[in-house]
Amino acid sequence: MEYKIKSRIWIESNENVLLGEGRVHLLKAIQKTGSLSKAAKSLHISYKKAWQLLDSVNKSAKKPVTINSIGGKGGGGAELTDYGKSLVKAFDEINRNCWAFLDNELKKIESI
Amino acid sequence: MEYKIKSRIWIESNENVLLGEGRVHLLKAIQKTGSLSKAAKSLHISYKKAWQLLDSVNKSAKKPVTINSIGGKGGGGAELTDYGKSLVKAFDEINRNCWAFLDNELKKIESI
DNA sequence: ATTCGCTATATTTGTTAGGATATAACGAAA
DNA sequence: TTTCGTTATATCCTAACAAATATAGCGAAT
Repeated sequence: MEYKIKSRIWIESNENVLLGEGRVHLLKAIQKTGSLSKAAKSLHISYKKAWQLLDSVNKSAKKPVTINSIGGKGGGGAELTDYGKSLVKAFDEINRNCWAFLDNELKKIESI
Repeated sequence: MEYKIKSRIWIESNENVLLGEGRVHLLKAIQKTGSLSKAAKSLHISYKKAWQLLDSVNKSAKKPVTINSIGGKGGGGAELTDYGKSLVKAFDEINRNCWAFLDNELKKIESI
């Protein structure tokens, strides 16, 4: 019976959430599928929820994270900007580093 | 307009949550007031919620975190064990260290 | 002009977590 | 043996949140 340490990190921009684990999952799914509705399906969340998340991301970011197009060939779609891709990559890296850091810190409790 | 990084950490013991920020707040309030009901009032949460949290803490921990007494002088009360005090102290320290670590990591995003 | 699949919203329906409330049990002290 | 303020627990109720549903609007291609 061992203790485990878990964490959730997120990034805020003037009191609004920019990125968290759920948002990063969504961005990755958009990158993979090329559309917001397909991304929502693949994550088993409603389109409404996905749209609200993405809207919030784009409103909080300093620069656009996705380009969304309505109508046209295939009805439209959504894709990550270079900035969006960089954000996702950086978030993942920070998250992994944080896990490693905390696993090490946990020893303080196990030794009690 | 700057980005900020936030985090929540918690400690689990075989799939059950042992400690998180809310539970640590509660334990500190118990330490200060000497009773679960007074602690609940001071945190503006219901007694029910406080009791459920504390029950869960004690069920997940390897050793008792509080000693609760029913009846007797003053009706009873609750107090932290030495183990409980150590857990609270260690959790706070890990949490502070995590914040500092993440603040430093955030620079990776600000430089994008 | 019509079709298509998407983005973008509003509205309605369901579900669940928590609050409010009530009450039993307890044991020391007077 | 009565009083007291707790811990401990059950039941009901409501309000916040999420899911489901519906629908408008778009623009390229045929």
